Amino acid sequence: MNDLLPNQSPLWQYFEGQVRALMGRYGYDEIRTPVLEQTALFKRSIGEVTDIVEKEMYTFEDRNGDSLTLRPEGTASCVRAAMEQGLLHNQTQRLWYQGPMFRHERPQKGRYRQFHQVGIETYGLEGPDIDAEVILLSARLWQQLGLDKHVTLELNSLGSLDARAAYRDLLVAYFKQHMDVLDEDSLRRLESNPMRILDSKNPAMVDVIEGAPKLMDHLDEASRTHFEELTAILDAAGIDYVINPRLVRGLDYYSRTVFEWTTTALGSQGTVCAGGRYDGLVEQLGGKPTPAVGFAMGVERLILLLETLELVPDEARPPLDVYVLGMDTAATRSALLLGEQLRGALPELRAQVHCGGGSFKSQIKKADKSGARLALLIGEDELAENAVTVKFMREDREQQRLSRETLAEMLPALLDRPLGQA
RNA sequence: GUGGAUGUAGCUCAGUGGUAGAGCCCCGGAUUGUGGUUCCGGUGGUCGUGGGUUCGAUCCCCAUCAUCCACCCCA
Repeated sequence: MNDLLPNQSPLWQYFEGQVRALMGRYGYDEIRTPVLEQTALFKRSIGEVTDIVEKEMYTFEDRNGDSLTLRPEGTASCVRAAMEQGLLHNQTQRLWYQGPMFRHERPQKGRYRQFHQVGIETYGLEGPDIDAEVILLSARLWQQLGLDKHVTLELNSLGSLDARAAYRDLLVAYFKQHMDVLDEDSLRRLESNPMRILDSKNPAMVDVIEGAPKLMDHLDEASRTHFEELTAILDAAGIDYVINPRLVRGLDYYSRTVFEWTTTALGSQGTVCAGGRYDGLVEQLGGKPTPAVGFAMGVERLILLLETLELVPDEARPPLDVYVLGMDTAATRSALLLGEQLRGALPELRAQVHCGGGSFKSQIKKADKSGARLALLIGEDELAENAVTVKFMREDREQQRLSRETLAEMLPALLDRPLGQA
């Protein structure tokens, strides 16, 4: 698994902060569901024959003999919780979530066994307007993060569940006439998920795939107009997209709109956000028929992308304002008190007090390493005068000795930034 | 799940069948209370883990785990 170390966490906090603010701006509310669920929930929602359920879940028996699973994705839990808690009773919902997911795959860059997703789920809205909204929301996030020039939106429609099933049969019939050309993977998929054959990268199969019936030609009328309205809204909003008739998605519950945001900057794990409509899932899990749309994005991948493209703003890693140090034991005690006094007076001040002793010189080295803009020095003289020496660590400027009483009011000017209510 | 590569100090990496090194980092010093340069010195490693071959293995063999790349899958 993957540790998140101190030098990484500011970046995560930056990303999470952007997400949280964005969700608020669209009126989405956060939901937090458990990491553990009954195994059956995922089998019923994701699909028995998907890769996730067949070989990627962390499943075990608890002390009661119940089969539990670490969630491999967020949608199933979200639907379960919404149903159980009555959130779907004659009302619409716009929800978002965030947290770790678990899949037992072979790890590689951008793919981890414990990874994090941010997702949104909307319920009770069946029109293409909400499909458009979730896409617009994601597009705004890319724009806020500076990623908009680096991701591509791919769109497709799978049609209604009935149309999709009918098309699937058509496809199986077609490929069965060309079994000699299909590779091993595709033969397997013929049974498990025939639509994924369309996605194959095997050059030997290009012609067969090219000749296969097109999903778009077999959409039901309602799905067709739904899709047309969605693309019309995206056009009007100036969102670029590519219609990818081979975009299928791996989970069984999708219907109609599916989409994926991809990047070419991350190697083979290029999908950064993906989702779509899953109108049948709530009913399938025992609820009243409820239309639903959602997506999930991979936090590790997005953060990797921000780092690769050097899009992390400096504000994501704010440095210390001051490093307070005392020459000896008495001065250190005084430095701790000064730190408390300043934090009390200036809520936004970022101050670290030196602990652990050491020579004066080494303490100043620490002040330098800490990245603080100012060092506040307390030695015998300062102690005697009830003063503090302010040393400028990042600019060529004479140090000055100030009284402890006036220090708090002087600091905003010395640092050239407001520090909250004094 | 398949194929391949890697795993030696906190980091980046050398290295040898006879119980290991460099650079960076860290710590200390270059006289009295001042960093970012330089110089000197120092701390630090069960050589991923478990077996095996051998008088003896970090180096050879097997297994296992982890990471990375591709496939697969997906976020």
